[in-house]
Amino acid sequence: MSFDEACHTGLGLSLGCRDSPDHDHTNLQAPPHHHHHHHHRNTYKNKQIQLKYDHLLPSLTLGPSAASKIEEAESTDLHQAVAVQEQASSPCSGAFSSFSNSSSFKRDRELGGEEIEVEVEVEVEVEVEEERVVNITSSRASEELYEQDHEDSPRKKLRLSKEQSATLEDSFREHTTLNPKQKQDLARKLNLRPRQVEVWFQNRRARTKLKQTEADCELLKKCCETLKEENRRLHKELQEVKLMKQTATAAAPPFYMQFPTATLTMCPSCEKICNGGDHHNHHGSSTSSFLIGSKPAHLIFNPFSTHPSTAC
DNA sequence: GTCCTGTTTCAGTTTACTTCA
DNA sequence: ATTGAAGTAAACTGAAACAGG
Repeated sequence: MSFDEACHTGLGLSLGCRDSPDHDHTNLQAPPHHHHHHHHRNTYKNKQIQLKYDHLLPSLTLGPSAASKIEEAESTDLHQAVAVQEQASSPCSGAFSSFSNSSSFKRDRELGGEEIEVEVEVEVEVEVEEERVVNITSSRASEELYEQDHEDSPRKKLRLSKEQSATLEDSFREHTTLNPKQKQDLARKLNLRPRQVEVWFQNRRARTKLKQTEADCELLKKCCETLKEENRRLHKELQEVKLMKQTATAAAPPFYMQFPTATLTMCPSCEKICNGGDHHNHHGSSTSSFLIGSKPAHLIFNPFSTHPSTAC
């Protein structure tokens, strides 16, 4: 990488800078329907409760441990397998009274509406040779009962399937943020909750940013190395020039060379050469200093001085 | 103009799960 | 086979910004 390449990359580590995300405030969602009977006035409380119950709605993808259990049970009876899945991952075992292959996913909270019955669909995913999805739909008598059943249950963590991840990645390549409509569509398509899609995009943006920051950091390191190398080269060049002047003007030195050359030093911050003994006062003296070159010397890193800018 | 509510995004953190020595 | 550390990713929290009533 050349110096120019390194330094003209348009690189900017504006970590504190917030992107200007295209806030799509045209909210296509219905106003948030509160699961709970109490209407929380506080936004955060609302959000917390929403999140709290998000993980309770079972749309779970099993990891290997549960999957193996299912595989085991699957050899005999699919329904047994589902029962195992319920035991393994769902806190609401026994809550399901019927099975269906319906792909319709209804969530009252996300979609709005004052439904009393909550249709819950559980997606069971087994990553053995081919993925198999079993959708379980159940009706519940009331939300209240639902909440009671799920109180204090630990949050379960799902693993997105390869297909789900791939679809999300594809979508992310198209646009890194989602408007509510896109979120809903994607959630419906993947049998996930919109909140899950939202979280996935948040985390994905964070990962992208982290990677970009790391890449920028590497680039900066390279740029720094290039600058150091350039600086070393310039210092060497300067020494050579000094030596040449010393020999060339030995016979008839001009006025400014009548200083003892050994005492001439260059201030790295103000690009002036001064008498070494007069180093800290040269700024006020027009006779003992002069400009050298056209390059601002403060741009030259001095490896021999930890604080070049403090030289004056 | 100010306040309130609701929504989104982000940074930072927690936690469930996986991998590997 | 087991176990614990490290890594990863999903989920959560709190704050800020913004829009609309």
